[in-house]
Amino acid sequence: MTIYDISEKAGVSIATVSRVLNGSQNVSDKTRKKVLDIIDRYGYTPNAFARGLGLNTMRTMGIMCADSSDPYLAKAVYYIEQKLRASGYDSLLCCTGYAPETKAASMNLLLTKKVDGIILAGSNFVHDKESENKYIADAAAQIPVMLLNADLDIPNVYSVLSDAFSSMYEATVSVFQSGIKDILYFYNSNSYSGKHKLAGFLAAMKEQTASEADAMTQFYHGSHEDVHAMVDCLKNLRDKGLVFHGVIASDDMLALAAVKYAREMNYRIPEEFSVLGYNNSMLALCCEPELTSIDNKLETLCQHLITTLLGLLEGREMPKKTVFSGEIIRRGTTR
Amino acid sequence: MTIYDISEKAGVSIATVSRVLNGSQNVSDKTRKKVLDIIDRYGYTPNAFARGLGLNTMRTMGIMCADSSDPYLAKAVYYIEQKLRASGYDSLLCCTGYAPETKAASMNLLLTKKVDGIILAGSNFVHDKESENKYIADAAAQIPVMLLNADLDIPNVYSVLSDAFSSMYEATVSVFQSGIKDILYFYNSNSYSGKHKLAGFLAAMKEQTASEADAMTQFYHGSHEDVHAMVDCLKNLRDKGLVFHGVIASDDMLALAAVKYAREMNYRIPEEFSVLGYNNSMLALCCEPELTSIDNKLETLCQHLITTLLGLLEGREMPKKTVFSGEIIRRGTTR
DNA sequence: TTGAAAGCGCTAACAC
DNA sequence: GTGTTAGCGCTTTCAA
Repeated sequence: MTIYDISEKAGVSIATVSRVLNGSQNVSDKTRKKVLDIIDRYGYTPNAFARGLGLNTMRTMGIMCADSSDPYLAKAVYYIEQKLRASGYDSLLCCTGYAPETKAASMNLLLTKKVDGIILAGSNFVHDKESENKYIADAAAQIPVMLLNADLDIPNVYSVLSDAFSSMYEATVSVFQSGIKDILYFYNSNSYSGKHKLAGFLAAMKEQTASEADAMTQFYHGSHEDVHAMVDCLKNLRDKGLVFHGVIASDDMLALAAVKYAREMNYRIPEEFSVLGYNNSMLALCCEPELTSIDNKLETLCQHLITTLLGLLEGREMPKKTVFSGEIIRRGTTR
Repeated sequence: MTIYDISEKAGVSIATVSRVLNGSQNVSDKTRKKVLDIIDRYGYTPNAFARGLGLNTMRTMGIMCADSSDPYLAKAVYYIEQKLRASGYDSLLCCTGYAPETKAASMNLLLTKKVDGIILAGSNFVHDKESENKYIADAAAQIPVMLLNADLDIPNVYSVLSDAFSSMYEATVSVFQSGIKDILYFYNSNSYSGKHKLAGFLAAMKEQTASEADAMTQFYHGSHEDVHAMVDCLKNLRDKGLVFHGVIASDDMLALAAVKYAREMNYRIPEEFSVLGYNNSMLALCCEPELTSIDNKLETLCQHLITTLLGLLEGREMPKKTVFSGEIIRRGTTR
């Protein structure tokens, strides 16, 4: 069933059918009704490929993320997909993994499919060296690129993010002033937002301790799903003689591991040992006691990201960078 | 830049360029090299829409799931996307929510986009009434439909699932024989696999107690993310006088809530109170103590699902239904 | 308000 | 081994 079949059965030209299909005003009510009846009767659906060829779009957006099974990214993908669909766009999902090499290839794949825009969910897509971000610039030369939780000064690249530095700064001050001074920063990512979180922690510690001595930090190299390995990582530190009674983590999973560690060490939480996580994910409530965590307003971020992207496609002027504040959600692991 | 531009610059016809593009053998090495050089030099990429129009495929698969932020479904989507991409297919993601009305509409959207196949991830897409499954039959009339963790006897619909009945049966027997006899079955879904799990539990209880009396079951109506509400649900039962020292849950999150409940009631786990979950998700390790849970071999299921789907598209005969056994992963919440 | 016809960029059958 | 050409099914001028 093609537009020709419909035009024939309705006794009009294909141009008229096309007009009806696209809601043009230049069709008499009578003709429109006649055509719609036929379309309905035969259950005709326009061929999306042909339409794409003519319009040069299939109303599809590309979503890239390292790993859509990571709870945080999964939520992001979910929100983004929902909001895109509500605006009549489909989502082409592309999980790239964390290896840098595959990113450019994945991006090219999306470009090949002629998506209308690309959303990079998660800050792991932005690197330090400008050369490593070239793949983003190349894509942005063709279509708008949106960054969630990252920031990059390249034409046609737009950012929506939460202020990780300030959130971490405030959280650190809060824990410190609650009386826990030997705080370990436990993290597993050097991504854009990862760096900002760390910087927020360090700035706060420097100020609070009024010392130039380095604050305690520990990078975790293992899998982001392996709680045991995270706990072991902390135990290792302890075995090496490092004493800490507070952990601020870049991620709820790491924070949960810290709670497990504290339990194994027989610290009372939060009196003797405090833990603070990031993302305010489902894990925060699953933890025992429940995790104090920084909420970075993911849904709001996603909403603005989509609004910006759609505005861009309509040719409107849109903010190059949108920043929201995070919020500390206080629960049982801090005083 | 189109195929015409390339053909002109290379001094050959568009047919030859097309042959080179599609790896045809009927091109001399010399010509091939010449064309490839030009393509490379100008960075030409074929227009996917035009190609789709000609080939009637854009090598895209539709993935439907209720909620891609649910940990289990998120994993499923991740595996499926990875395996599809490895075979050169892209994934159009469509989160439908749990409301039945939207499913048919979402499916039509995917059909409209002319995907090559549709994957229904999660058993919530299959209903009891045949009429409610009509949307699946309609889709299957056009393209193959794959069911993950569900089963439906409709032409061109293929199922890959784990044997939830047997897994639950064995798990229940195991808990019962460990000495915990007053077991509550705690669940939140009446989907295809939900029913089978429940049936497995009931069958085992009937056999073990050698009684016709109904075993204890409780359906949870709230959000699948709200641990508090789940705990409250259990407390309510307790307040009504229902005593249970074991919980078998249809889902790790519900199981985790049961652990929280037991802790609040000051039961020692697993000596006085046992809990068993389902899915062996990340939550199982996050729990304290770690959750005994049924692993339903999700990655294997997804692998076979994709293999079957791709085989189907190649016109090969493929198994209508593929069933795998689950496995009980024993951890700290059972004896 | 409607229709005829020229693309859109590719694939593939057919001819040489 | 290569070129010619007729589609694929739609959108969109341009005329009427």
